Amino acid sequence: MTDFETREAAWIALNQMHVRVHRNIERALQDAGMPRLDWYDVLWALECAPEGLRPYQMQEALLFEQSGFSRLAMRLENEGLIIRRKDKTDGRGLVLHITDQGKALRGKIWPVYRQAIDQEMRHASEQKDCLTALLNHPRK
Amino acid sequence: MTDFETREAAWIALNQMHVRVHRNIERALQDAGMPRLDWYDVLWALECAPEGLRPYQMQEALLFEQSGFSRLAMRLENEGLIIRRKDKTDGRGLVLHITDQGKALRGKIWPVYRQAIDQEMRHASEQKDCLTALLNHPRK
DNA sequence: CACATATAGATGCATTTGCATCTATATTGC
DNA sequence: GCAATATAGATGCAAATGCATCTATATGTG
Repeated sequence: MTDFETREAAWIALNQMHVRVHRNIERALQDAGMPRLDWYDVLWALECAPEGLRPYQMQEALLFEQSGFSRLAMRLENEGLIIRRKDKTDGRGLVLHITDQGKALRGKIWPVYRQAIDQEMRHASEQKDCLTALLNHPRK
Repeated sequence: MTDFETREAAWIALNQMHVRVHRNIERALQDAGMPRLDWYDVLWALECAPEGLRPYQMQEALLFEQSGFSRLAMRLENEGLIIRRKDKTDGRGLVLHITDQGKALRGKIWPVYRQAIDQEMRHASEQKDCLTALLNHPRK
């Protein structure tokens, strides 16, 4: 197997694994009446940062697109889960903070999410062969 | 590290790797004036199946949602890249075939796609630690 | 200070998604 | 053969995405 073939196989495996796991986790959350995964990521990041976070920081950390995140933050604020304050030291920007309601929701999501991760990743690891090949492959 | 923590770390790594690689590959294709990745997958699957394929088969193989694939197939037909024929043995269904134009386009996409896979997966393998942990973890 | 450029975030628009539902044909059990 | 159920695929609708663009503030240079 050439280096390229190894990488290609890993790319295919990466996609399949991701689609399957992601879809199943999203469905588990939804079946439990919970919001989507990206909501969780934002809430958790903010709960870990009591001083708040700037949108552009979260975009980088969580790999969101700028416009997508802008609207996501708006939705979360509309639901009362976060607050967007003007940044005092940078008039262009905002600082996001989680609300008590946001914390409460995150706490409710976690057990469901945790259980789904555990279950789906266990299945996923059963199809690991292609990725293993990549990961064990010596890199030039 | 507990089993769960290992799986959680792998889930996070899986997501990050997937978003980064997927986004970069899509951009490489787009910058080269090529269509989106899902088009390629369909064209390639059909090129490998001269007798054609039923939509429901492709949905399973490529992990598409039913409605999403239905519309994707329509777009591809509108572009002249595939043909949807009625299945003679099953009045409910279709058989999809690739056209010469479809084959030509797939052939044009491949070098760009190949190059992008090679480059992005090489980078990706540099951040493999969390996934490695999962994959090397003995499974109960 | 004034002007050019860079950065943070919002928004309009076209496209795509996901879900639920709909139609048509197949299959199963009586 | 006929009713009940299952399966293939299409479609309406609300929501989400990506892209380009817009506004406002910051920063850097003369």
